[in-house]
Amino acid sequence: MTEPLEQSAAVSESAGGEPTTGFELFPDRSVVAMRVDGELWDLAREVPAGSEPEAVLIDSADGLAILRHSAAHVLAQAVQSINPEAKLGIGPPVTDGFYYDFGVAEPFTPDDLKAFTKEMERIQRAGQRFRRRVVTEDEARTLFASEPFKLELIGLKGAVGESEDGESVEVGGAELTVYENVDPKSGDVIWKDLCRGPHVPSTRVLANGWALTRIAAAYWRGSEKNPQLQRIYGTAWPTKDDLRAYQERLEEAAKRDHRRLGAELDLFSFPDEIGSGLAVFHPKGGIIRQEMEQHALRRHREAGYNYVYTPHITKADLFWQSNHLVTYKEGMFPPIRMDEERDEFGEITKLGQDYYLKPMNCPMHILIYKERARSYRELPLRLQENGTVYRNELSGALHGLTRVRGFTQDDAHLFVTPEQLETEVAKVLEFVISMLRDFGLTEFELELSMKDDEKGKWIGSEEFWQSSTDALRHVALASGLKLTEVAGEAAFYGPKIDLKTRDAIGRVWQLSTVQVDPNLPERFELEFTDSDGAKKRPIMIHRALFGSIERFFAILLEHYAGAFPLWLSPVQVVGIPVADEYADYLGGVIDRLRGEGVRAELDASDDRMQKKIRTHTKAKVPVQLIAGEEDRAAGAVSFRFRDGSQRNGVPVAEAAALIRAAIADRRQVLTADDLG
RNA sequence: GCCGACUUGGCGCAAUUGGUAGCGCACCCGACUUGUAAUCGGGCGGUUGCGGGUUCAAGUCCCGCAGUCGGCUCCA
Repeated sequence: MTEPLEQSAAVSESAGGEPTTGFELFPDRSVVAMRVDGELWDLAREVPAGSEPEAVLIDSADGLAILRHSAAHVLAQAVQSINPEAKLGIGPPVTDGFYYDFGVAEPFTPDDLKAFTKEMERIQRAGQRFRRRVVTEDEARTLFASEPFKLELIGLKGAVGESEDGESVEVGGAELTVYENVDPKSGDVIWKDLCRGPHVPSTRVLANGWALTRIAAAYWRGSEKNPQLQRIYGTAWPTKDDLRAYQERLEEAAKRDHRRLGAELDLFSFPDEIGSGLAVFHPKGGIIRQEMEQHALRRHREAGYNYVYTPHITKADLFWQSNHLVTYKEGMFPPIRMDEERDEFGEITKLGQDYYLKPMNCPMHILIYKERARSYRELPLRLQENGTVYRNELSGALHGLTRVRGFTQDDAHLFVTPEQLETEVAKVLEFVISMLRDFGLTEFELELSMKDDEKGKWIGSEEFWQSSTDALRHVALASGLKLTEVAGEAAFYGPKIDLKTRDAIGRVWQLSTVQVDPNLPERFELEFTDSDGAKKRPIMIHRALFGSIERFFAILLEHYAGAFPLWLSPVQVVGIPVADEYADYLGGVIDRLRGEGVRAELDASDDRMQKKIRTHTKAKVPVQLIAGEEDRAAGAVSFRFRDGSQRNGVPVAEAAALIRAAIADRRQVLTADDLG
């Protein structure tokens, strides 16, 4: 993509001049719209005297959105031309593409998709113009009399103002507008849609840079109480080459999908016999996970955290007291009834006791705090646990290791005085980032989730929200990271900061969360004795760095595409003798490395050297040590790295030192130069 | 949970309009082994996710269930 050109044009105020359109101002074909006084306009519109329109290029963010939204219109026209009964939902642009929702009696099939594609190609070739028309609400109701969803949107306009992203595309503007697709030869209106616009000048601008990608169902206006519509997703780009590049990116991403790598590298699986969303880690995955956990544990200890252990199940009482059985019941597994007794007729003779699998660790940590009286001298008290929790996620929501039913939070609960809140949050944030850097992540951004004005959704005093939100914002700003503030996304009891990271191929993942909570201390009546002897209530900070260890494992796996840094690699070094005769010599080197704590193995199988190299390269082993006559004679070994590069004839002692250093430095080793 | 698609030996895939399952890798056995991504030969392995049904005949068609995948909703 090219840098957007700084194109703008001042419209002269010379009296008597012809009205000027965007087409005249911006004859360049790569301009798809213009920005007039901050608003996006169609090029066909007449520019008022005195304004200074700017060009919107097709490969700018706005330009792409316009292109994609226009593609959505072409899709909708194609669908209705083939199936006139299809009712129009909404059709906004999304990341990399667009979708359009339709109300239809029968779900779409892959064959339908092919037919729609052909029809879209025909519409594209026809070079239809998009024509904007301002209408009154009554006119709109008449025009879309047979489109129930559009009528609903017309009714919504003004009633609630700008709401959900998708809907604003239809009726978000100041006035109601309709876009008509006009045949360039006859001038006939072929199709129309309620739409804020703007659009590309002609369907020909689509230039074959699009493709329909999948069919899905989606609830109307995003609520599961509403009927489901059929959604068709597509992708659209300025050129066919851009489209192809995008498709290649998808293939790259698919190759590093953690579910695929997990099976290929023998790291973990989800046996059907155990149940959906419940993972088992295999030996190699176990090593990676253990290294991750051990490193994190060490760092937590250094940072003043106290490790605790708590059970996986508890009597219902605990979650009644925490209120989770009210606020989080649907996320919990059903109870296990204990000690109930019945007579021969099935009548209960002794009441039982319900136990629940824990979906959260906090109440248990709170009980540890509560076990005895606490002094201000103990605060901040940091209780940490890799606590395994169980949540009854909807079956359709499960996804590899990133969305499971049993997972382990690297959880901690920090009990602080109100005065300590800000400093402690600052410490947490610094700690998180430093730790994530240890794992090779480098790009971070923050999101501050705050309350909004919705009534009844939030608890706690206005002062608390004000001061704690300010504290979080202050810390976030001081970090220097990019900060996004989102109103309405806070937990019901307090604000939070979430940390997001960008992986090797640019995808953004939410990892850490830091939440301020005065609610649970209140519910559990937590106290500490302050220096003046008064009993006071601590504030609790919930925080998880990885979020979920399983999920973080998946993120790292995809980030590294399976090629972990040396310290995390299940097998760090594999010895490959050039021929059988050198197996003993190389075995000695491998034994030495093992003695020094390196995960090293000798491949003494009957395979030939070349085959072994292939096998271990595919297994993404970072260091292959090869030895034949030359190496043995010199008391040396030869290195082969993941990218095929070599370093030959390195004396054994030096080789061992290099390997140990790379492990200690947590270095990524892909090529010879990485070894130092 | 909802909508749709998919489900063939450990993995990746084949099986013309329904005519009673093949290949590669992996695995096992034997031989081979001299410098950086596949040595050769032989062998084991599937009542085609599970349960019904239609048919002379079902991996292929129909129904139910489970699981997986793509979305929606939700979310660490």
